[in-house]
Amino acid sequence: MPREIDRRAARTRKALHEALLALMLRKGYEALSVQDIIDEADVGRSTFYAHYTGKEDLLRSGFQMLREELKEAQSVAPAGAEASHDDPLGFSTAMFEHAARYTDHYRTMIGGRGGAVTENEIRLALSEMVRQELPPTLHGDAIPRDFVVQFIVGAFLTTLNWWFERKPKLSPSQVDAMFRRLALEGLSHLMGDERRQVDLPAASRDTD
Amino acid sequence: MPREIDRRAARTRKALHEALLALMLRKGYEALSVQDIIDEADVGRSTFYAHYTGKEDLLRSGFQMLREELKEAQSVAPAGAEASHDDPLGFSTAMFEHAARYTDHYRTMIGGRGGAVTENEIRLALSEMVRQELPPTLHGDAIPRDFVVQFIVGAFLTTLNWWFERKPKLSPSQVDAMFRRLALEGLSHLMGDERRQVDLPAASRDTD
DNA sequence: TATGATAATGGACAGCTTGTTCGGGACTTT
DNA sequence: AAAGTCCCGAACAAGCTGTCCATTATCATA
Repeated sequence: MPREIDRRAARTRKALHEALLALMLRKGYEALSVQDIIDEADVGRSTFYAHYTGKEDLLRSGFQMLREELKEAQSVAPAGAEASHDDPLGFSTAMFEHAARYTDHYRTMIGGRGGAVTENEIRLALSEMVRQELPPTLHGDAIPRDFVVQFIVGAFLTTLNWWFERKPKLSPSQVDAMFRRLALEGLSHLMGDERRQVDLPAASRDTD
Repeated sequence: MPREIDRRAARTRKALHEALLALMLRKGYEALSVQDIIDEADVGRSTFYAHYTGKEDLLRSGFQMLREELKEAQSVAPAGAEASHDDPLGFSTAMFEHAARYTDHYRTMIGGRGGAVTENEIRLALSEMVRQELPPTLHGDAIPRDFVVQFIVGAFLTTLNWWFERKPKLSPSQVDAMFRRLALEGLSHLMGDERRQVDLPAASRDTD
């Protein structure tokens, strides 16, 4: 009886995952057929179904792997003062860095390319993380905790997408700083109650 | 030559749109086949393709109609102090009210049910609205305007989804207030620098 | 290295969806 | 009532899906 996983099976699975990743970057998840995937992976039709029940199964499997990778990265590198309840956005730094390391994977998940499945899955995972870091007592009861969680998750995912699509050159910590600033302090802190700079020269130093 | 649109054609189109709406609420856009739609609408196969090139075309057409409806509602009801540059979230109130009036339509678009097409479309439309209302000069140049826009759009869409899925009983103005509070003032305003309420009784008045 | 166990392959299968093409029939406009 | 539109039903090739099978290639281990 086999005590180790057969190398053939491992190779096949890896090929399928890589094919899925490549194709999702190119065409997006929903547009893919199983046919496309096995062609790209150069794997027989029946072989595919021997390992996964369909393309969604393959997708979930990949997501799962990435998720465990993240969990590991989080537990290994608390990076200074970990956990704690006084940083309601504790997850963000680690996440941005993880996203930077696995850009391709994250690109496939964010911004519509990943389909509804991934979208739900990632929202769920993120919500869980945020919920744990958010202090149990909010100021007054005017705003439900759950709403705050969803708000943050939505803003975060959008930020991730903006990063990838518009300013991929920025470092994780730069994006992290912007996100935290906006999420913590809010919009009003960016607006001039000070109108002094009205007629400053049009020297926008940003290329975009 | 016909100067008015044939009533039959109008009926067909309406039937198709209603069928699409109903099916999207039930199964989500991506899971639908043209077959499902024409069955639900009780319309011949060839008839469908006489009007639309495919299900995406039908979808876009519906989105377009709703969009025009919104534009009209906005121009008709400025509701107090309209336009202006000192309210960076001017769109939100009108949008929440529009969403309340067309709940079913919005439900199909938000939260994955609408597929990638709708998601992109609605993000684009919203981005445009936000961009116009955001003052051209932000405090310093540390945070790109474009990022702020995306941040708001993402947070807004998430808010919409949360409203529908979790607290559909709330009035538009209530949700609007929460959204504005969080977007404008940020998270930190919700956190206790005041720890006085630590041991308050566990009488959570909210059912959720 | 021999051998039994396991995985991969190619092919074939019915069932479904897609987009297109007809002619006959039903409805609307004028 | 006549002419102009629209709808229907049926049929079509093409593609994808999941599932079988017998055959061949690869593996783990004694």
